[in-house]
Amino acid sequence: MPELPEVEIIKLGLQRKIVGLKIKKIEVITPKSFIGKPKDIEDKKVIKMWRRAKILAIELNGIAVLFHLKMTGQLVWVGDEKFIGGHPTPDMIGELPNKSTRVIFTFNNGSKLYFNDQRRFGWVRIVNIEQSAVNSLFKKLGPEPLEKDFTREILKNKLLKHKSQAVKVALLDQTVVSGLGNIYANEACFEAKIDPRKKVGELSDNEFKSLHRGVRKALREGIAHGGSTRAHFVDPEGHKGYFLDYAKVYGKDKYPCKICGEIIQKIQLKGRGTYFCSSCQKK
DNA sequence: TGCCCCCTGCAG
DNA sequence: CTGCAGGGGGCA
Repeated sequence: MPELPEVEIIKLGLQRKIVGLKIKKIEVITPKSFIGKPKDIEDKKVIKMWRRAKILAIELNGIAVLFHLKMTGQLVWVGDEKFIGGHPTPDMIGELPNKSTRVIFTFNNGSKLYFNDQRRFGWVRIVNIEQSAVNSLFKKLGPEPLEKDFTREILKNKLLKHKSQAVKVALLDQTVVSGLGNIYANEACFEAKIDPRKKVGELSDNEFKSLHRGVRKALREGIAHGGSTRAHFVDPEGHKGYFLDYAKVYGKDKYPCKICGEIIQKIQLKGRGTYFCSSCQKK
């Protein structure tokens, strides 16, 4: 579920809470969700947190705990206050652990971090920083869209390897750009005023340019709004993320376009819900 | 490059 | 009951 902006928000919130703490205990409730040896991170201090694409890392001394939340992953930290980040489900604000709880970390100050994942697509993985484990996980990923090295040219070149694909489908390919998911791919196409079905090979230079701008705008707005959710995305101070209230097309089918009033359409592209304004977005 | 699959739960 | 859900790996 979480895409780049949500993972970024989780990182920013969680790091204020756990950097400097020591991991005292790891309880693996669902073995399938945990790759590596829990013992390898016991008694280690959290040095920093970082994010690459949709993967979140808690870095310890020479070793890191990586998280991929996939569709329904959540991270809930309970300490002097409660931090909830990830997929909104009704039980996420209830008692913990719950039936979606897969892994529990306990820190030296008694606070706990719960990795919950209803559908069990997500994972927690221990990797040695120095080793190729990290590289092999990351080497296929495309550029970080909010970094300086993500240029128009890079995006264009990467996209052009998928000429026959619909733009929106190509944007979801993590080797093209990393971190975009279904919400922001839809929003990016809207920002760029390009029909999501348009084939990459038919894009003009101007359209590549506006797509580049659109991708970054959609992601930045997502972060600015504290991530997206339908229900309870909560930052460390307990504020909700309201991005979907601001989303211009995602989940807005049957509603009027905020720009022109045309009814937003929903179709399927490669099996994923695809939303667009047939008036604002050009074929 | 496209399809199926991994899972669970909710809305229609 | 069927279809759908913010992801992506493995397979032909």
